[in-house]
Amino acid sequence: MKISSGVEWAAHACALLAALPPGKGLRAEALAAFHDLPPAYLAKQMQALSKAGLVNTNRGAKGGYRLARPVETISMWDITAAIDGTAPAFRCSEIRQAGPCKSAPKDCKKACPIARSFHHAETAYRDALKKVSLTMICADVAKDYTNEKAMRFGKWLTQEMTDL
Amino acid sequence: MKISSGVEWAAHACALLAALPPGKGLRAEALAAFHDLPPAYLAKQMQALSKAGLVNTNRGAKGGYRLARPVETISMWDITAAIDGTAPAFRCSEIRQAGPCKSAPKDCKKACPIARSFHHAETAYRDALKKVSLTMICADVAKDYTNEKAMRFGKWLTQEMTDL
DNA sequence: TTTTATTCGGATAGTTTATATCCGAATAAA
DNA sequence: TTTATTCGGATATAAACTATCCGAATAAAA
Repeated sequence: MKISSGVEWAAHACALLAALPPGKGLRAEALAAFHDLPPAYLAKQMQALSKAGLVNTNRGAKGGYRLARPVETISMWDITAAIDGTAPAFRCSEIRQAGPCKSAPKDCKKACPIARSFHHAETAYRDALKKVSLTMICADVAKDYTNEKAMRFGKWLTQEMTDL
Repeated sequence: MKISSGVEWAAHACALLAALPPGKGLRAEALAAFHDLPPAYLAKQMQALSKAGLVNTNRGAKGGYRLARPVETISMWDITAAIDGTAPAFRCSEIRQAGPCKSAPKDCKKACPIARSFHHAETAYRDALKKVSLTMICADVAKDYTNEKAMRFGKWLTQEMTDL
């Protein structure tokens, strides 16, 4: 089981967008350059975020991305769902309906106990992610920033951000 | 993110072994036949379970598998860990250490907030699986068995099980 | 001792998913 | 009209998962 690195990158990109002043945006290329990521691939993730309604975009000259909703309403689960989708990680293949002692389809309306266990665990996983908003992420990041680093970050941001 | 079907099959195989009377076992081929699974591939999963100490095996004629520990001490997490491993699904690639505002390695001893969120969610996931034992799975399966089906199952079992 | 039946472990091949890039079309500002 | 940008699809590459096969080890039975 592995979470795609696209999710990780999208989360970092959103955290970066969360630091923007209102009315400002960042180009896909700037977003990628900030963490030295492959521009074309991050662009794909940004498109997924856009499709999911987490970010807004402007095309053309002076275009770019910005968060579509207030920072506190965007959770880690929102980002995960936008990139990886919402399909459960555990897919029951109903093997109880095969073999010499198979169950009839009509007796399989309820998920089997094994599938239920995993679905229950996944719900716990998702609920934990839903409780973490971008606001908390940003607060935690800022807490570890030195003064010098905050300065460098601010300088980069004002240099790269565009009016939207 | 996807859980390999090997985990699902191993869980079903363990549930089947849990139904055996003490001192009895099932051959890999019988285990596969019960759910109509590819024998060679399930055999691989059984080897993993054996390596993890969840099942004991006997080679040679009249060989087979049996649970290595009391049913109530084997959890869904034990099985998942045996097949899929214990590596976290979220692997932080430390992109905060790259790019124009990168952090120095000495400032990255603590995991970044994004990685921490996912690790926390994964812990919730694992804890949920640890709480589900094979005993519970078997009880739930038995609850949905009709009398006729229990008979057929018993017949198959006595026919296939071997002395260990 | 030989035969037979079984698991074990490694090698390997096919399939699917994830990672990554590229390019033309659409869009909007200059 | 030019320029800069995102969008969407096509495509290529890499990794993980699914699946099979075979020889070696093992142990019971003949």
